Amino acid sequence: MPQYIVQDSLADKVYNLIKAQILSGELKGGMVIPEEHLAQQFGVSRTPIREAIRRLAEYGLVVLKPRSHAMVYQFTEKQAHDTAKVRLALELLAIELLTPAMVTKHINELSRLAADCQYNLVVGNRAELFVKDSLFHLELVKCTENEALFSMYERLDSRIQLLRISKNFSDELLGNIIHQHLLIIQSLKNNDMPACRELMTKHVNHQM
Amino acid sequence: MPQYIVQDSLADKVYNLIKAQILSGELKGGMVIPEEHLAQQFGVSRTPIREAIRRLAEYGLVVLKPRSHAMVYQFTEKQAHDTAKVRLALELLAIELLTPAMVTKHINELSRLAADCQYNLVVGNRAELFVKDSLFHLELVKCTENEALFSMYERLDSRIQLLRISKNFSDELLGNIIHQHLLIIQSLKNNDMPACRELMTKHVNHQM
DNA sequence: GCAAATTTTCTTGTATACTAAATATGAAAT
DNA sequence: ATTTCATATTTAGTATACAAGAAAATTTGC
Repeated sequence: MPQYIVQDSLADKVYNLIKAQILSGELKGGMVIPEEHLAQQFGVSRTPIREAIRRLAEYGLVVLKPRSHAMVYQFTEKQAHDTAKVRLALELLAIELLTPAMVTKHINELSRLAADCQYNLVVGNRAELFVKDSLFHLELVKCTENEALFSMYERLDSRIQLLRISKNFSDELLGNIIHQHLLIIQSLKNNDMPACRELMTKHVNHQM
Repeated sequence: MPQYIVQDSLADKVYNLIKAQILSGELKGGMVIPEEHLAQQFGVSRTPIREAIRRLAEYGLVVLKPRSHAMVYQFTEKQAHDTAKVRLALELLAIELLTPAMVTKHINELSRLAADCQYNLVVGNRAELFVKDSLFHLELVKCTENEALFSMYERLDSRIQLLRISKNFSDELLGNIIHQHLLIIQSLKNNDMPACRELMTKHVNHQM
């Protein structure tokens, strides 16, 4: 039974391109993005653009005003705070669901991602650092093999990424945050779940 | 400043119609739904149908197979269980975030919805009972005024609704579940949050 | 000069037509 | 009869055209 490799549709590609532009700050919060404009920029028709924008809206990166226009999402302080609350709840659920076997299976990947974060901190590549940071947390959630949780977290993750770039963390704070990944990994290795919960709580709250 | 009343687009209407068909069981899990078929059924073109199906997929009620077809989502036992875990985590977060003032503000609406559930149980209208049950929990989450949490929970709610109709609860169990709403309300009135947490945990776990 | 109303322009919402991929059908070979 | 290959058919993906609503520009009245 051959495993067909389905190539991305234009809508998929465009979705990723626009998302990248938003998360890189090229498209800033509050900016209006007309479909035709994007269509010309990417050399495609409005149809795949519309689909991509709709999807971005579902992921909370874009806000739609019916019959009017699409706008890049802009956090208020409260919404940022609220998002962090949900994030913490989901990550704590993940920790609760983790078994030692799950940890063993994914610990190498987690360590690799944590190391990538530190590397990118050292070389000063924040964009890449944030990507790896997201991947670290996504991996942690993925460990639980709870699809419903993962897809929920994936959703939040888009917004968390948006949040990170708008926060302008100091190097020092960022160093602290990234270091906490190592502590979290250590607590997982020790199967010390109370410590892990506490570390994660600190970790998320530091970013609020 | 006038508050414009924007009427639903065809895509919105179709989205609601298809969603209703899925949640009523008219469209059963595993069924393939070709766009053209729905377009003819609703007397519109494929464009708004496509948008609606995409959205249903984002809400987890439909699964898309790229370049092939859309299918009504079908729970496995594990996925149902996993979903309940996430649900509980979000509802417990809601309870944690609730302040007495928030409770006071919404307690009447909560009571009304709980009563509606009981009424529909007595008259044997399960479809309506499930609608009110969902609304009860959505209202509870809405109390927290945490938009991020609410939109996450709203997402899960679609699937919880799908789950409920596939579960075929006994009248007795259902009576129990619905009665627990009253206990939850009472614990909120008493501002007894530990009790509320415990009741909610039982409430959700009874439905797994 | 300013405010309200009207017109114009721009943008989204929807239908339709076309393309290309996936599935179903049927014929040929074993 | 069964498998394999070629063909046909169906269906999703995309482009384009047009309709309708919202925003912007202009005109009109004071």
